Amino acid sequence: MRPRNEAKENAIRSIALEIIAKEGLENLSMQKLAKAANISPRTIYIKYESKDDLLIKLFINDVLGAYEQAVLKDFNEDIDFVNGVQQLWNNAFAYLTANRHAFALIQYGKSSPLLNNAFKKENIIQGQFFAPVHRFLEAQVKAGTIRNLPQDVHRALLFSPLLDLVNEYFDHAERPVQIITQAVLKECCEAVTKGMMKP
Amino acid sequence: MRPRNEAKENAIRSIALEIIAKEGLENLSMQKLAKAANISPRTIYIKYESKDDLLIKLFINDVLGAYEQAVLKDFNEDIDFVNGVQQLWNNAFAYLTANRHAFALIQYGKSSPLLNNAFKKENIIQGQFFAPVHRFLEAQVKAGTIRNLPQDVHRALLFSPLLDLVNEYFDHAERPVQIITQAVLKECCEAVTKGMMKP
DNA sequence: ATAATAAGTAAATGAACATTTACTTATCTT
DNA sequence: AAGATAAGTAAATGTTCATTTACTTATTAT
Repeated sequence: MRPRNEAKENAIRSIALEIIAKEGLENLSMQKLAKAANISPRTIYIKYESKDDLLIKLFINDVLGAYEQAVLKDFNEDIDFVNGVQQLWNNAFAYLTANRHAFALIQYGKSSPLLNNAFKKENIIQGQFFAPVHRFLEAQVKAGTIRNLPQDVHRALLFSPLLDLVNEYFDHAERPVQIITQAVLKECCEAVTKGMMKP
Repeated sequence: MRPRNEAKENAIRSIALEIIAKEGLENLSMQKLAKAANISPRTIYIKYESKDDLLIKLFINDVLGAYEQAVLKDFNEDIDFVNGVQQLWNNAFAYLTANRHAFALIQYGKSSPLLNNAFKKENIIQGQFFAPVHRFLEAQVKAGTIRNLPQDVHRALLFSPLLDLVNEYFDHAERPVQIITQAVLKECCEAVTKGMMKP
């Protein structure tokens, strides 16, 4: 039996992300992808059932999976609130700015019904993404450190300003992210943290 | 001369938004739109130069324009920070939940290069969207009420949690937004406000 | 060495795409 | 009432789409 060429599989994924980031999800086609990856369209179908299957696996396994891992790196749920949030922010910022093509697909996950529904399904079946973060926040609520609000609200307060900032400076034309200084990032994180804490 | 049928123009716009919200931007086609609006594809081209032209005008003029107007309704720049933010939040929340199809396109404005670039161009040429909000924030910085951070950072801190919350409960399957209670919304707004204020 | 077999290719399939052509219709001006 | 004309339609254009068919190739187990 002829073995799989893993390099080709990786090329499919990374080039798909690149096309999505540069031209948009609406301009990704199987033939364009195959041509850019220097393979036959049929090869993609050996590895993925359909275009939707490719997009969903790319989103859930490659992008969200890697993002989650990066965010949770060295994160200890038992740390205090302020330092815990700071670590999560630093981890997320480092990953997102170093993986801008992946970030583009994360953004599409909020707009595209296909990806959004896939995420919700995965979140229910496989257990929540970012479970340690949710446990961390729950413990902070119990300890009376932060406001008593639903999980989703905490998640929105905690991460959405960071994603929005990164998006602001990611202009689809591949300009480098350089405008967010460490000082600004830190103060921004401080603002988010302070707001979430009990008055 | 035969006059324009404005009802048809409105149908094009509202049905385009509906398709984008329900099936995604990547699944909107001119033929599908024409069929759903009960018109000939050619009619769309009387009113819009191309598909891109339609999408950009829909995004900039219809959706963002109306959103801006709604957010700024009865907003007085000279109000105090806490009450000003609360009014902006209430206005934005009311508009977004009442216009979910428009909201879907707003979300795509953060992912799609076509829309994102159109927004940036418009922001430069026509003057900033939400200028009164920017002046309001600038005045608050000068008065020492809030932290001294770049405009974009303020904007991210102020609005992105709200958009994220609305998105969370807008599931592309047309379920009603009912989980965000007024109490939660108010406390969330309070958190955002408090975080932005000078320590 | 060679048979077995999955990985891979080139080219084709029919459907759907954005846009246009050739024509008809409704309304305004006269 | 009739002519001018832009709005509108039905059907076609050539292109690109997702996916498949028919075939070739590289590798492993024998």
